[in-house]
Amino acid sequence: MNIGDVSRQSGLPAKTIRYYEEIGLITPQRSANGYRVFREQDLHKLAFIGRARALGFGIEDCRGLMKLYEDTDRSSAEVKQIAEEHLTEIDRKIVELTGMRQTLTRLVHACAGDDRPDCPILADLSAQQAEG
Amino acid sequence: MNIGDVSRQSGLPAKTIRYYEEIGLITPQRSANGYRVFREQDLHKLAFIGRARALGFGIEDCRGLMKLYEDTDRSSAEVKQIAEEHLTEIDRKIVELTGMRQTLTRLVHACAGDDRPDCPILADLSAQQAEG
DNA sequence: CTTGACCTTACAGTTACTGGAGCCCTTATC
DNA sequence: GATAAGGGCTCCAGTAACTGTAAGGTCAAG
Repeated sequence: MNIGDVSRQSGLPAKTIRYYEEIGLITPQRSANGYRVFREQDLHKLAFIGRARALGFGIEDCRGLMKLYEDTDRSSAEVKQIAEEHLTEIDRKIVELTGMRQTLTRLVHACAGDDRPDCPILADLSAQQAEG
Repeated sequence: MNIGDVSRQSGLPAKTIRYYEEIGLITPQRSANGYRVFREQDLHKLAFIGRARALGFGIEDCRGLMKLYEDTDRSSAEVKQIAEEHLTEIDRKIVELTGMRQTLTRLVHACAGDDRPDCPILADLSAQQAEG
């Protein structure tokens, strides 16, 4: 199977698949003409990585999770720890973004959005006025 | 005022302030010994940028917002548009992260986290089983 | 005169790709 | 045999917004 087919089947861009090989996440074989040849295990790994990435895991987490997946002597505690740390990070980001959204929403609603220069958004950013 | 004082006063790392100069957001003067000399307007700009960044605006948005702030002929509509687009992006990210959190939370709860290898998290990532 | 805190520049590294240039392989068509 | 289309290949540069590090200049105190 060539990289184009794998790309269509996995939904990952060919460039990304080459990148994953470069950083050692997969090691497809090569045919005589130098083309990458992907086997079932490569497809499976790519699907695994794709799903982990979709859950927001970083590349190094993906590497760790794959290693654990392949290690039948693993403890589920190791896996859970990676997931919990990631979950904590996600929660942190949600809190951060929610705070931004709250302030921004208030400012956007306060702004007339017309052709006059008066703007509560700029006023807030320049913070010339007292706290509200 | 030297960069160290500005850093303490603005809460921005000195490195970041130098970076902001490099990309043209601020243009502090220089004293004879080559040190950067910051004036009131520089401090004000840095505070503006700091608050915009805290709301998640990208650097180019900050540049645009500062330009509008300094342009007394601006329309508030221009400012509002930048803010609304950013707000949309924030909402998109929150939705994405919330989806991740939901799935991850379910998986983490399903995982025993003990010394046995059985792990619903890995099972889900490898997707050998049917959808649940 | 040295120590320590401060400042300077320049360069590399971070994350996870993405884009582009320049070139090779294969197959079909003229 | 030439050529064009549609793959594939490598290598290099760029993205966002800094951050780290090295090597060195400046300044006040003791």
